[in-house]
Amino acid sequence: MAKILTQKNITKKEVIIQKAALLFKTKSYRSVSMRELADALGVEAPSLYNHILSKSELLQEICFKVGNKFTVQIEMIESSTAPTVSKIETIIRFHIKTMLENFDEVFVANHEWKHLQEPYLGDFLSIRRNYEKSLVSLIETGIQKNEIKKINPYVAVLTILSAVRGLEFWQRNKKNISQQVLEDDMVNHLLNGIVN
Amino acid sequence: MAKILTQKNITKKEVIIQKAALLFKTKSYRSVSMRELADALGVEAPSLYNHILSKSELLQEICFKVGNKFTVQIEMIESSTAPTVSKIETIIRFHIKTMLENFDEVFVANHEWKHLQEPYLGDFLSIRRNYEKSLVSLIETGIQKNEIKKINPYVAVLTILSAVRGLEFWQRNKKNISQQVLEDDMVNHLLNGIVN
DNA sequence: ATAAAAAACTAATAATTGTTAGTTTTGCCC
DNA sequence: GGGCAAAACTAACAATTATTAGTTTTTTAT
Repeated sequence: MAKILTQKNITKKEVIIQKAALLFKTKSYRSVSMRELADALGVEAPSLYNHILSKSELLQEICFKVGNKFTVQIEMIESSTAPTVSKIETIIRFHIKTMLENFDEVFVANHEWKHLQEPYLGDFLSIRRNYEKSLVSLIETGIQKNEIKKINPYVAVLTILSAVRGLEFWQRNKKNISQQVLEDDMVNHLLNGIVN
Repeated sequence: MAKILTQKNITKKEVIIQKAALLFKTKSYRSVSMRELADALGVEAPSLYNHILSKSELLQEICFKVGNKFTVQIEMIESSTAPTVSKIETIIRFHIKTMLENFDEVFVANHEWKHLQEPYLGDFLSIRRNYEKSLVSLIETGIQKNEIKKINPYVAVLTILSAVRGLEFWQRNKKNISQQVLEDDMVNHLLNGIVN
């Protein structure tokens, strides 16, 4: 029927991936059929295959785009000379910003990665493990420098990563609270606690 | 072929639900076929229907069992007279314990609820909303009593709930850290922060 | 305007899905 | 050990799935 609409500098493949991310987020990877995706793009299902190789390629593109984004960021932070606590704060703010700006893709990478096939599944998990290791090292350094309390660094990383990840539930309340308040309060909560 | 094994006081339906929770957790609701579930129970797929009504009933049972568990707990805490900070600590510890003891079902309730059909979907979301409201009220009370810093209570609830939810990533590291350390460190992190 | 390339279409594929109907086997009670 | 209910089985269903082959339309470049 119609044609896939493209804006400047956006390939049709990217348009498909974006729409796929939106649908995978709301309905899950397995629940979205290629017909449904094509429908959302105003096209018949087989037409998609002029631009993509397979359904699973869509998931791969989404997951690794997100994975690379965070990897690049952590490498930048690691090579900086700021105090450890500032580094942690930077990471938390980066997570929050990225989560809110690339909501669909981050959500899908967080939730649907398990449907990746090998070797992509292994690669993705490896990227994630390395990211976590970097964070653990960061916390350990902070403890050594006495910037951070003596706690189990794995638990701290788990707590921080999970908390920022929870922003995926944010949409509902968007109206009430500004992103700035959200960011500041969460950073403060995770760094300084809530008890007076 | 074989028969569904039952222990004392456990109906065959419950055995099916448990196994379903395990499979739904690892492969997602949509990815687990009734044949696969039956296989895992040593039975043919149609035999399941002597005990259950449908695949979706399995998901309903799992989600509402978990939902009710948390609702009962929050109501108990609300009617107690302990200081607000203690109440919050109790809730965090309850989340951690429940997460670790009923891992499969909590995981499925957290991840697969979106595949519930109406009216179950609406009911489940309503239960969850009410739970969150109770927590927000608790934080607000704490702020009024000056037990807790002046922060946005929604952000605090989001941070706490997301952090404990993140325990689903815990399995991997189970070996290294005891549940007690995990619980104490996370409670401490969420209440008092990590910065010296 | 026309030829070539890109991208849409229709039709069809084999596999898998949840579930039903009907039948046979199993386990228990007297 | 005969009868009855519970629960297994086999066979089959209609629907849906991702994907392919082959064809026609649309866009692009000259």
